[in-house]
Order: sequence, then C-alpha cells, then structure tokens
Amino acid sequence: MSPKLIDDQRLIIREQQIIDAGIGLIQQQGIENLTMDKVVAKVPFSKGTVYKHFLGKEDLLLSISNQAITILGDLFWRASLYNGCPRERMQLLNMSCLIYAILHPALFKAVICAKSPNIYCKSSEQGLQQQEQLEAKLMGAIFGIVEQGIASHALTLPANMDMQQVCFANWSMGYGTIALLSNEVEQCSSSSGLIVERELFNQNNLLFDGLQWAPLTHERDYGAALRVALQQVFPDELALMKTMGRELNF
Amino acid sequence: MSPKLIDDQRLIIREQQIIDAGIGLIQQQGIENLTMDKVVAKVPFSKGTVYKHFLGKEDLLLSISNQAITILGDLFWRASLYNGCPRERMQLLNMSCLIYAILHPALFKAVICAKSPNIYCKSSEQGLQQQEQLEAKLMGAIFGIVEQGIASHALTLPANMDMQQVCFANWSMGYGTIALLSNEVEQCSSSSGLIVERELFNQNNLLFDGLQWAPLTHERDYGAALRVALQQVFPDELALMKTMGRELNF
DNA sequence: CTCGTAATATGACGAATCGTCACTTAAAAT
DNA sequence: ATTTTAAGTGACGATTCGTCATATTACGAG
Repeated sequence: MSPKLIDDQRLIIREQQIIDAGIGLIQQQGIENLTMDKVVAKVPFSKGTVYKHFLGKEDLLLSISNQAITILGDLFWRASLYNGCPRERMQLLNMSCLIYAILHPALFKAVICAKSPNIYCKSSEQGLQQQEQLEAKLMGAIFGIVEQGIASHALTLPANMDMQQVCFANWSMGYGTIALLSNEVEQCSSSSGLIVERELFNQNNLLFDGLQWAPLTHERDYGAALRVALQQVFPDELALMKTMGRELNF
Repeated sequence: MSPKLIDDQRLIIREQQIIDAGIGLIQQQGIENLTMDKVVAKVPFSKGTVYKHFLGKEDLLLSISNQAITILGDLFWRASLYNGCPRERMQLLNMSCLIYAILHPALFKAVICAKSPNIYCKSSEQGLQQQEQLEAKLMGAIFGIVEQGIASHALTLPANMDMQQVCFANWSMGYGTIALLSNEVEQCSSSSGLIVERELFNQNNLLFDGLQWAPLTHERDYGAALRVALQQVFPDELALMKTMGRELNF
C-alpha cells in the first residue's frame, strides 16, 4: 500500500535536467526553434513526464529565464561585494549585467523573451512567482549598494523618492539600454553607431549625477575605476570575452 | 500578354486590411492567441493571399508593431510641437509614450513582442528595415527637442556624448521603465508599489538633471508644468483614459 | 518470494496550427 | 472567341502540441 515514492530531490534534479536540455537547445538553435519534441528527445524521459513538470514550451522558457536570472544574481552579488565606493560598485553591477548578456546571449534573450506576453500569459503561476522572487533578489543586491551609499552620505534620497524607486531607476535604465541594443550586444561595433557598454556607462553617470551621488562624474575618473574593478572581480569573464574577440570599450 | 493588373494602391490597402484584422484580434483575444487562420477568417482573402503579404504570424506581428510605432510617432510629433521649454517638451513626449501604452495596451505589447527574438528572427528583412526607419523617425522627434535645448543654451552636451547618445539615453530610460512595468500599466496601483507614471516622471528628472538640462528640477515645478502641457496637447486622450478609470498620478 | 496496488512513466494519438501548391478565376491581348 | 498569365483559392500534408489509455515500477502485505 505504498508504491514507488519519488523524493523531492529527484524531482528537482529531473526538472533541472529538462531545463538544461532546453538551454542546450536554445544555445545551439536559437530560442525561436525550441520545440518540446526536441527537448523530450534530449532527455531520458517521455513527453508525459516533461509535461508533468511544465505546462508547455512557454512555461519551460520561463523556467529557463528564471535559471538565467539566478546566474545573473550571482554576478550581481559578486559585484556588490567589490571593495570600492558605492557608486563604483553600482556601475560594476550594471556592467556585470552586460557581461552576462555577452557571454550568454541565448540565456539573456530568454530573459527578455519571458517579458513578452506570448510567454508569461501561458506560464504557471508558480513560475511567475519564482520570477518575481528572483527579480526581488536582484533588486536586493542593488538595494544593498544604495543603502551603503546613503549610509556613507555619498548619496541622499531625492525628495519624493524612496529607496525602491531609486533602485528601480537604476535597474530600468540598464534594462532599457541593454534590451534595445541586445541585437548588437555580441558585436563590438554596431550599425547604429551606439556601443552598448559605452551608452550604459554614460547613462549610469548621468543618472547618478542626477541623484547627486558623490563623487560626481567630473570629480573622479570612473572609466579607469571601472576598468580596475572589472579586472579584479570578473577576470575570468573578461578573458572569456577576449577569446570571443569581444572587449568592453567605454 | 498582360493579365489582371493589381496596382500598388490596392496591395497597400489590402495589406492594411490584414494588419487591421490582426490588430482587432489581438485587442480582443490577446497577442498570445493570434493565429493566421483567425486572421484569414476575418479578411475577405484566402490564406494564400495573406501569405503573399506576410511570411507568417511573426512577420504580421512585426507589421502590427510597425503600425503601432507609426501611431506613436504621431503622439511624439504633437508633443514635440508643444509651446514650452525644451525640457518640458521632452517630458511631455516621454509621457505621451505612456499614454499610448495605456490607451492601446495590445498595440504597445506588440511593440515589445517585436523586440523578442521569437518574432524578429522570423520576420522579413523588409519589415525589419521599416521598423528601423520608424524608430529613426521617433528618434527624430526626440532629436529635435534636444537640438532646441542646445540651441537655447538650456542644455550643453556632456563631454564624450553626442546628440544621438543623449537621445538614446532618453529613449532607453523611458522604454525600460514602461516595458518593465507594462504588466501593470493598465492598473492605477501596482503590486510592486511602483507607479509607472511617477517613476517615469522621476527618472526623467534625474536624467535631465544629470545632463544639467536647465531649468533643473529644484528650479521649476515640472509636475505642474507637465499637467498643464498634458491637458493642452492630449485633452482627448486624457478624457478617454478617465472614462477607463485611469488617471496619471505623478 | 510473490503478488497486489497505486504512484509514476510512456509514447501513440487527436487536435490545432502552419505554410504550400495544384488548381481555379478572370482580365487583357490576340 | 480564344489564349495567356497574373492573381487568388482553399484543401492538404507537415509540424508541433498536449493528453490519456496503457505499461511499468517500487514497495508492502501475505
């Protein structure tokens, strides 16, 4: 009266296997060519089992996006621990987002895809909640830096803005920049004349100057500081990018 | 030796009919439920004819997005003609983008969707080129305001940024804000505590202050100025929003 | 050790959607 | 009237999806 029991551990491992298979496929063939049949073929389970875990292609893609956000969270975390002034750390954090987009274009595209109604309308409530939580965690890293900025009196909150709003301002600016230029993120030079890392760097400075976040741009060589920080916190990632023939020019 | 000739005019009209049918469908049933069969059923042409115009669902969606951008361009244009100082005009323009997202949520979502690889990877080169052109036109309205700001000495370009970069900074900030909060654009209050029009307004001010775009935020009541401008340039749109129970609180 | 049972897994199948192509239609030329 | 050929049609095969009847497996009871 107690048949095969599947412990949660196994379920989680299996779910991860399916997600990994999906990631492999989108890296090889692009998100637009992802099909459930291909995923099933790549995994030692049947279709029914896969559909036990995910509502469908869209739901799987959301889980892939969530996985991607998790990895991004690690980069954010590392950036937030850097031993520089808060404003530098924030700039490093924003740049880490771009590094991620360059190193894992398919995963980053998955994150952007998951923001489109096509995907989130067909996803499980659970996946969407997880997405919210993971994004909250990303925001957490940003939050911490802002907090330290305020604590150290380098930053004062503007009237009628709270910390969440400041964090969101930073996040949405970076998101907009990278998302709009994501077509060109992998190349170094772009048709539009815009260079994503340069625009990101500049817009960071504009936003932070708008916030009166000390030291201001004209008081400090943030370009040099950021190069040092990058080299210290993300040496492997930069090396990997270099083997791809891609360097950050800002 | 010259059978039925179809003049270009007819082709354009028909293409528009198909796009309109698509728009009707996404407004009724959401983008995620758009199918070519439904479009064909709504239109007095056969499937073959529809496929003469569009490579497929994705290509059609890109055309819908392009149509949406065209309409948005008109709002931008109207905003850019407002009789206020350049910085006010720019704020009005950015807010017009949000008005559009509120009044035409399906169309706005189509624009965001068209940025996702799922769509643009399956679209015609022609459609993508048109998208680029239309976006350039949007940028044109922004460009004009920046130009006037510089001409009137209210704004000075920062070192190592040209006008295109400043325009892009403005655009990407607005895009990021609205895209990230687009889930909640239709409601007045949001689960996250962030109010899209308020964040947009604040971030505008931060960016412009960062640019030292005079008059600075603390020198002028931009909230009041924007309310006046909105009432003058977009009275019908505001009234329509009011009937939807949606007002702008910033 | 064997059997019964119920949780789990399977993959064949029907449904939905896609996109094409062999055929029909009709306008212009002869 | 007949031919010619661009344009249009919609039935059809192909793909992908997601489900469900059936098979399998693990474990406890006998």
